[in-house]
Amino acid sequence: MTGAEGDEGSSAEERARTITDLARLAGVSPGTVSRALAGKSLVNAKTRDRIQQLARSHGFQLNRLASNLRRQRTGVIGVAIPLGHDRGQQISDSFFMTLLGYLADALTEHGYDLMLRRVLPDQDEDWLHRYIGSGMVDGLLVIGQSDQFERIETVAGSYLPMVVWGNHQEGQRHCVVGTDNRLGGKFAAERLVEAGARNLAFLGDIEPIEFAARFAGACEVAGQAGVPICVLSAHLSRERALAEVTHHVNTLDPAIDGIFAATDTLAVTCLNALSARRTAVPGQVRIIGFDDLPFAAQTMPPLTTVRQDIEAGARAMVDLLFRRIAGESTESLVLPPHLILRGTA
Amino acid sequence: MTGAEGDEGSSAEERARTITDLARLAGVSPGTVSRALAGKSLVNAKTRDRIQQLARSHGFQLNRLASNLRRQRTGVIGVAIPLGHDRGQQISDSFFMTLLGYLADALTEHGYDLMLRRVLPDQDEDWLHRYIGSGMVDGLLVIGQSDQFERIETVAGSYLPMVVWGNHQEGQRHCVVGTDNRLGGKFAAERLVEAGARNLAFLGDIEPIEFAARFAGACEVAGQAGVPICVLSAHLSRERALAEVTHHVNTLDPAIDGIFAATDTLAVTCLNALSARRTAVPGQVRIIGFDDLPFAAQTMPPLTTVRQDIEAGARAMVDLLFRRIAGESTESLVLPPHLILRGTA
DNA sequence: CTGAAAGCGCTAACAA
DNA sequence: TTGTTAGCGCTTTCAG
Repeated sequence: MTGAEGDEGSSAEERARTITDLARLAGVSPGTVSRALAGKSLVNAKTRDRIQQLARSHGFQLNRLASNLRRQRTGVIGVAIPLGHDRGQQISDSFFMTLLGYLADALTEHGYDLMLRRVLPDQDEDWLHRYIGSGMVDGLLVIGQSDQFERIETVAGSYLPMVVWGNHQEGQRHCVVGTDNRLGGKFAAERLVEAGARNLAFLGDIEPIEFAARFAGACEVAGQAGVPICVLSAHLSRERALAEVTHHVNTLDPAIDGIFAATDTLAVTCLNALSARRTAVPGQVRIIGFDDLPFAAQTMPPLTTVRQDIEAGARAMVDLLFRRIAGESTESLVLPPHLILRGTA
Repeated sequence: MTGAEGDEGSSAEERARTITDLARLAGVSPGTVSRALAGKSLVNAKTRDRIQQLARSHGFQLNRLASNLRRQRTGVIGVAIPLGHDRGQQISDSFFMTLLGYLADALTEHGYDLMLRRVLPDQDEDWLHRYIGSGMVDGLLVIGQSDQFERIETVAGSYLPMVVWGNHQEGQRHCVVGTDNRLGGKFAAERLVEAGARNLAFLGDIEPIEFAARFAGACEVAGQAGVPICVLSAHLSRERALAEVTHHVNTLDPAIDGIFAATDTLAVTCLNALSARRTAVPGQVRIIGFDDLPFAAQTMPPLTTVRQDIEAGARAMVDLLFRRIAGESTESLVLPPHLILRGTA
């Protein structure tokens, strides 16, 4: 009854769920089915085709969990976003999402899936070990060191396939890709001074080492120029940032005439707060951001900022990660920042 | 030699990789270790604590792959982005990323991980089955129906835990969350006409059903008002969009005085192209976008647009998904759009 | 070229 | 309360 034409149009009379079901239907052993589906050469071309045809018509799908467990690889890359300093900061934060988008594109091109996890390090000391030990991912991309530099360093000694986005410290062990934040900070301060500012402020949290480096660069330039610089502390979560920036602007020392914001998001928030008070930008106060996110060119006036090449950074992270998965021990990569002159400074 | 103080300060002399290693160290059976680590009540509190302590000191991490395979659940939600119409469209597209950010936040709050996959339906007919059958995810969120409406409908009959972002069609089977696109299109056209436009254009691809609905709504209003409306076709990928929009603007029928763009991204591209040619907005040409992405308020002039409440939509998708995972068969949700009046129309 | 068998690491009956 | 056992579904030796 299994005529030559019988099985062509017929769809899944009997749904094959496991490779063993399929083996029974094909009259072969599970091992052969496995080999056939993997397209291995050690299987007869005819049986291979027959089995693949059968798999299709019975709607068979390989159970990846089982397959992965057996093969000890998953085709999944973990992306962790540690939120150490700023609990309220959401994944939806612009910089993270922009970077994540490029990472997703690059990983997809390599045929890998991406597993996203937001971690709160102080609620879960063991987040890195847990993620690595879970067996669910073949490698790990960490977006931002947050306050986890030491933990990452420790793990890096015994776990190769990990690449981190963040700041590079002299002599560190873990492979990091990121912008030269200190240099970026210098660019920003230099420009503010050049644009006529005589009293600088850094807007942002100086705890995270990326921001600390930006601030340090700015301080160095300010010191050389004999210009004072103060810190206007602000967090990254939308609500807190809005409240804090508004407060800072409303109580701003009138002497302050140049603001270097830790991120474009903060810069724009600040810009809006200043506009609301009819403070002229860049007339009375100059502003420079950091990142050059897509919206930076669209503000009013358009935002002068220090550009990080996020797309190049993402591609580099993925390339380095795959080399590390292959066993190579790669160097870190520090990308140069670029000052983008627009309308705010 | 296993003195009371012996095992406190000592860290992992012997690294325990499997539950069996741990069982040996603890002098109990693997089953007991499993129960202890799961915090089950059917295990002696003392042995439980002892085993957990041991696990910690030996850096033990449960292998999730094995655990998941056995328990037939994963704690992972798949997020698929089908790119049917627009192959070049990257995941990094603003709307997708904004929605994804909110989804990630919501899923994380439920303790779930998110697995992201970009799919090219015409290169992989079976993407939905494959994803579902993989066993790697407990449920599926699909962002955008693209040209896959029928495939999704088919699958929805036999797979409950799936929620789709997109357009609602009368009588459809799959659970969808999305904005009333037709109504949004009507709002846009109404406003353009009210603002004085007498020759409308729809900027965008009218193939995807979301966009088709927006266009249909605009057509209805235009028809009633006796105002003509044409289509300026444009794709979503950054490069193509830029080229196409620039071309349209450079060869724009001078009669056109009102443009309804399918998305904010296209609207901003158009706005920039018009500015470059010194065309007055909204003086000569009025523009309305769709989405109200974060940057829409920051353009120059600020963009009038039709708002989708992406955050509410994301939360709804996640809520509905978990109810479906629990076995409930939920209704679709159509969110109302809101016209946001700003400076371009 | 194919089948049999072992086992990836874990969990959940079922006994004890 | 704990141990024993039988798999989850797949891949890969090792024989044949």
